[in-house]
Amino acid sequence: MKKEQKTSVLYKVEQTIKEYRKMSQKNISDVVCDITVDQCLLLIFLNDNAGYSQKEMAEFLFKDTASLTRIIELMVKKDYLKRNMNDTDRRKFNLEITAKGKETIQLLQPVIQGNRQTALQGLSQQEIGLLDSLLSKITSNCKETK
Amino acid sequence: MKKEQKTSVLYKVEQTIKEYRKMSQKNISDVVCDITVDQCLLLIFLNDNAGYSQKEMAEFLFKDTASLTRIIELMVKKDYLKRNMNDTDRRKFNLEITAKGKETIQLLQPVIQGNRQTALQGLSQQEIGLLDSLLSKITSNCKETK
DNA sequence: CGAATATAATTGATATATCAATAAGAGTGA
DNA sequence: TCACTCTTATTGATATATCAATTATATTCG
Repeated sequence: MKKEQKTSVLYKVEQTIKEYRKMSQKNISDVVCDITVDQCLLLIFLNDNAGYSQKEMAEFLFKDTASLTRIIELMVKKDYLKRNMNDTDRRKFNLEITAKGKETIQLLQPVIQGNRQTALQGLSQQEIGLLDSLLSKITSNCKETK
Repeated sequence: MKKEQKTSVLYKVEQTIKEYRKMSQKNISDVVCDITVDQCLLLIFLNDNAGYSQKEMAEFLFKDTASLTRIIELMVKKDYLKRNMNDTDRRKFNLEITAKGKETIQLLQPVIQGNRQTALQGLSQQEIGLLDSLLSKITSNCKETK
């Protein structure tokens, strides 16, 4: 493989997130069999943050509103979430976490914590901060030219 | 949003790659209308590296063999690639880039270069090296626990 | 050689990503 | 109030991700 490609750090960003997601999914599946990484993140997001519209949630989670609609749909089917009407704006829904959803959060929260710790093992706080700022720089470079 | 989540650098890795892919797709589509980022990467990979099996290519490109099969299938349909029999191992194919594929590479190579430059603008070689090594560390942390 | 095993690629099923189009409701101004 | 515009969410179409199962071919070993 050509050196230039092999060493493009953007390849490595892609590789990193894929490995992280793979590990995460595996550890999640060991505890809760019918939930995906993305569903899990949504569940935890909802638990920590109430009152956002789907559009806002999509932004926080870096997802398209279309994707989020479908993720929610599946989670409603699997009885993790419930849609309630929003009285002040009937285009929106209030998402409610079901009892099953809440139990699941209890099971998964430590798994997520563990995944993050595992992934970042051996990196100092300073290194993590640096990584964060370099990635932010790349992100804003990409956004500018859009 | 809870501080802990907002600041997890792993979120940022995900955000970064998504923004990069979005920008890349936009710039690619401006030049060649019917090709995706992944198809483009495969095309350029094949141009630079001949003789790998699909399994090997999948590893280089961080893809599943199933995904790669489907990407190739679409590219054959769109006349970017051609499958030829491999005489020594009939399970494998030799992928050949068509004339259309070769023209397309000429058009896209500078776009890809430009995308990378744009994304990494303002980062020193040293910073890029650091980013690379931090990501490598995370990747190997994730692989270990699998 | 021939049976068992291993490997390469494909296929099926389901989830997510992305863009475009649409539907339904909210807001605004004449 | 009503027409126009904007926003939110959904839906459709297509591409990719992932896992499991399958097919076809290679390899290995008795």
